[in-house]
Amino acid sequence: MKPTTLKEIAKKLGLSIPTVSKALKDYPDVSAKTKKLVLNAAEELKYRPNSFAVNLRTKESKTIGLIVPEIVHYFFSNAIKGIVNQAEKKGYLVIILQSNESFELEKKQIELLLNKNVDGVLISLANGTADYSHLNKILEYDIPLVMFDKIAKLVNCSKVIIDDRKAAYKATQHLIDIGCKKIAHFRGPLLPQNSIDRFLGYKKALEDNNLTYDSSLVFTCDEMTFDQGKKFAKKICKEQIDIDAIFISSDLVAIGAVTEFKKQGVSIPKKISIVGFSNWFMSSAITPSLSTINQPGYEMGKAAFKRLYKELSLKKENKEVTPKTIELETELVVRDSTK
Amino acid sequence: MKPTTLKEIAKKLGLSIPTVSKALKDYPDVSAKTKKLVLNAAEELKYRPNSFAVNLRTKESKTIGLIVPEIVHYFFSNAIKGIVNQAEKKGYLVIILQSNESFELEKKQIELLLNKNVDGVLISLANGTADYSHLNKILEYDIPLVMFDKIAKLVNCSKVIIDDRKAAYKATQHLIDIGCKKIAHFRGPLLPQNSIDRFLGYKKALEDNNLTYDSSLVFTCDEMTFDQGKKFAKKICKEQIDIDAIFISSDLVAIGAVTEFKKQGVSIPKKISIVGFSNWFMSSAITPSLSTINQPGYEMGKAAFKRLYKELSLKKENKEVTPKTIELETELVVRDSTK
DNA sequence: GAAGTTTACGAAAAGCATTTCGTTAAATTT
DNA sequence: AAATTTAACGAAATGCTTTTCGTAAACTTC
Repeated sequence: MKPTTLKEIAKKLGLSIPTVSKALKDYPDVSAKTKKLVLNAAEELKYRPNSFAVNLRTKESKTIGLIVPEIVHYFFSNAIKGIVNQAEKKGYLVIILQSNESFELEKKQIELLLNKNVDGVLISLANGTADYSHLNKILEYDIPLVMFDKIAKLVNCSKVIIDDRKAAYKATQHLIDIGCKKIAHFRGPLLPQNSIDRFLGYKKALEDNNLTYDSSLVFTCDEMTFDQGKKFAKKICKEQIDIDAIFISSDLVAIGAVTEFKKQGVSIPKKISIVGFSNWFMSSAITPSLSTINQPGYEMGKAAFKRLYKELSLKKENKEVTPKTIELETELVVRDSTK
Repeated sequence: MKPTTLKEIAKKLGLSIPTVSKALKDYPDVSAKTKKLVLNAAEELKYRPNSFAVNLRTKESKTIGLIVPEIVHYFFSNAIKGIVNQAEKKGYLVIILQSNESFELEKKQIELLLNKNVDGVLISLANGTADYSHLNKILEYDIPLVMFDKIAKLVNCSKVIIDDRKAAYKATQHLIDIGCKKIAHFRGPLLPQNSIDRFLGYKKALEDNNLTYDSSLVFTCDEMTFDQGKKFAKKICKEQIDIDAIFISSDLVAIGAVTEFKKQGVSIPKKISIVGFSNWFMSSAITPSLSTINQPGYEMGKAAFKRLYKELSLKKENKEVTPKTIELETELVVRDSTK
């Protein structure tokens, strides 16, 4: 069962290889009669162009690389889905890699993708990534690069983001609007820009509403897990920390907190109102359902690929590419945890 | 910034292309002196072998295709992670595609992968897949194929599975062991073998324990969602269906049911004991925590790739490949929903 | 010093599709 | 009927690496 080549079709029909090739690609300088013959023979012999040879000639693989920090994650798996679906529509395949939040692995994987000659790269950075030379390397090779969600502002490429600061501000403002005065914050790790921005949005909202910012009400999760939410909720109960609301940077952490508060008999939202972040599908399922910020993972993936595709197209036409930052809207989803 | 080729290194050093190639690959018939020269020049010019040319020569792309019904899914994203991690260790990259539970899409995507000349294929079937000619086509092209979790017994390829029947039997037996007599079952859709097997395991356990099987206690979810769990739980409450336990084919559905029962004031496990399936991370988080069957997604992905790798290696050595079915163990995880 | 061996390199083919350009035969024009 | 155009095809080069095989020079051996 060896794959058929142009050579074999040519031999069978007594034609030359170029003629067969041109017939299959509907070139005008092949007669209708010959085209029909070739098409039939190709069908019969189950001809399939050898993609390696095509890649070599055309210098493109119709394949892009995708690096995410973690595959098993609601936001990222949605983003992956958006990317894969959109790519398929445009005739591109997606090679997926996971950096596992490790800078070293991220570097290595970019190396793998460069070696593979992917046409473009999509990446959401690992938390630990502070040096950007591996990213600039991609650009030096003139390979289109689009970063999404977890980006590096200093890298001169297109980006797809949400305004984390604005979203966090919105969430906090909502808590203030419903009458909360002592608002705590469960933030993410110190490094990634997202956690920083969400924290800053929270702080700004307090200040704009003349509420004093109290750093002792900011709890830093080193991981965004259910247990971290429980942990800090327990701490709040135990130490009887006086608050009436929390803005939590992740739905999963928020649901952990809600679970613990319920266990401790702290009524939500009566005693404490909570807003999460990301609109994980479970946030509408739990009781009380969780108010949150909708972070459109699927749409971000889709937009990231679309932008990459645009840049791939521009490159093919030898046109200049100007990096563009695309900001997707987030919205506040009000549910029972803030009513 | 055009990529360096062997030709350029050869020209720079006044050597021939083959010598440069052999020097880089540490062939014995190149002098140590020349090797050093070549290595330095390659470093300096940032030489990177053109993978398209390498693929063409070696007839392999070091890339495999992966098709899953749905990316945004706890079990599958874990399987994907296992596959991607393991593949990376062995120098393979993974192209991911999603069939979206559609037979037509699955067919099309296999076509895409064949056109891409992937070295091997991993697949978990869509629910609707009943015709297997597209899968046999892969085998006809002599491309190693490994199916995992949602498999077709009739296709003559290696498989990585769990014993759904046995696992379901175990879950049901556990309910019987703790004294339940009237055990309902929330099953998955009618088609995929998994739901059938889980149902059969449930039924067999009842029969082996002299409990009468009552088809009116079997509820068929057309989708495995949180809301389906709520729906049937509500139905049970409303119609006051007399049961003391449920074996539910999915943790997500089970958690939906638990949520609804709690809302309706049905005490779990006092009034109704529940066992789920898959050991989704949320099943240990909710209250009461959910007893379940651990379905090792990551390990299944890992095993599936390992088997594929084995077959790829055998093929390279022109050795015969005998399809093998690998069965991974599941275990019952007892938590508060059955105490 | 002649015969045989080792060392170190290069020519050329192979892998397959694509594209440019040239050529021949047929068709059209004047 | 001669000149020009059009139609239909093929030769050859291109893309880059890998591998086989051949060859020249240097070296060893008796």
